[in-house]
Amino acid sequence: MSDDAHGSPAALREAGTPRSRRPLHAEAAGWLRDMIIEGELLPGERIPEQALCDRLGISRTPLREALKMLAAEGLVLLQPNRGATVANPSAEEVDQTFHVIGAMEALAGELACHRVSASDVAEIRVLHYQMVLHRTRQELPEYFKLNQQIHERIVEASGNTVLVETYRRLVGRIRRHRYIANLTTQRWDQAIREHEEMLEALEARDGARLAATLRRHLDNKRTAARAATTAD
Amino acid sequence: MSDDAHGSPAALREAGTPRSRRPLHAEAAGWLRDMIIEGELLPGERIPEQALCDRLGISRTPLREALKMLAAEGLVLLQPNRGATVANPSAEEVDQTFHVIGAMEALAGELACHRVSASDVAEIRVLHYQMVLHRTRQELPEYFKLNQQIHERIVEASGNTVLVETYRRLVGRIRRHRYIANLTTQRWDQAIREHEEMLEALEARDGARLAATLRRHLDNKRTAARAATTAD
DNA sequence: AGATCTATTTTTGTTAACCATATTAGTTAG
DNA sequence: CTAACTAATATGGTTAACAAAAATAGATCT
Repeated sequence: MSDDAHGSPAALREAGTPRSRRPLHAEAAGWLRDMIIEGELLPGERIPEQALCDRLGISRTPLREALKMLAAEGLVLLQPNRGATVANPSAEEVDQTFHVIGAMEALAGELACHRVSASDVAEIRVLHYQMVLHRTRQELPEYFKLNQQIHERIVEASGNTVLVETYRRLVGRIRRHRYIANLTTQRWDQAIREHEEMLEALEARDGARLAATLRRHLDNKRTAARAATTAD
Repeated sequence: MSDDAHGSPAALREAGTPRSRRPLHAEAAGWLRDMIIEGELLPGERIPEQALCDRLGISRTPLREALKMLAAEGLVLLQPNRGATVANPSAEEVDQTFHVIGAMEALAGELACHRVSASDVAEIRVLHYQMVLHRTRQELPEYFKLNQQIHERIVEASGNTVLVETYRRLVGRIRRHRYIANLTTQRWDQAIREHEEMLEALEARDGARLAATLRRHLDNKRTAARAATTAD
């Protein structure tokens, strides 16, 4: 997710393009992932094969392979003889996902404290300051992006690739819900405070404290997300 | 994994079979999963498409779709233009997987203590006694199966389906390594003691203790697995 | 009108044939 | 023996076709 060499964004594909060395199904999976995350395909929406094939300029085979991959990732729901729909997790499922993510970030925090370099910490600190700046300017999208990056950096700092992979998979499923979790001002400020505590713990290499803080942070985020969604 | 309506086991597929209502690619994925777990396909081994198609009696399309799913699950490695191979995780990766599984079982333990019923606990206790029996009889395969079931039951008792799903995915990747983790007598006895402590904590509904015990248990299993594999 | 049954159309699941390209094996030349 | 070249093979991808299931529209009945 860090290197966004996403290739041609669907519509821009031309005939003469020297088909990239990456297989089409992988590329298609990437396009679909983006379309789902960007909200171009909404949760619960049906994904008609032929229409998507025309749109992406590919045939059914690689598209169906891509759908199978996304289904295994949990981003797409595949029902026999009824095609694919964008996954639409219930409030309960979102809640459960937050719990698991919390446990994974906690583990990541502990591991990170053992092996994170000073420069890594410094970089995360910079991201934090940028994030705070966007908060004072009330720039939610930019804030959200940096928020996400900070969490991802910490998980990456764990040095556990399996953890990183599993984390990304789950985060991708509830991106939308994480976004709307910080909509109220109180929650927003609280999130900032929690992030500051996370940074402190990381700089002190206090694994236990960082893990506890992350867990609490995620728990609050979960509650906020639940409140925001059930309120609608 | 609990309901094993696996259908026809590969070789037994006949022409006149009234094709099951489940799509072929799902079925094929199940067959391949079994073949990998049972050791019929060994780690690192290549998976030639055509040969497998003949063997399973299906065409390339559904098989390739199945391979994409297994790749997304991490059981199969897909290299562009070089086909599929059974995933062959490095010692490092196995280690990392154990860590993540440990964190997930710990979370499961905490959640389970809040909501597990007396009858669930009783059932797990029964499994435990059966397992001990197999240990005294030195029946490793049966012991292993029950061991696994106990862990899975605890995770299921968490009531968190996302956790269960993620757990199963990861466990599937290192089944083999978990098996060889209890090969020495000392480790075997230690594992039994740890299981007894787990049961005690669960019966007392002591979430923190159960989580800690599970984490320690998994950590020991990880170390044992590492020792067993590097010794070869 | 509203509900039910039926026929038509659409979509999905699957097979088969085909081609381009990348990989692997085999062979020959140096 | 190694290196370069060639042949055989396997993969990635497209298209056509078809059965079966589902969605839709249409007709019928109450």
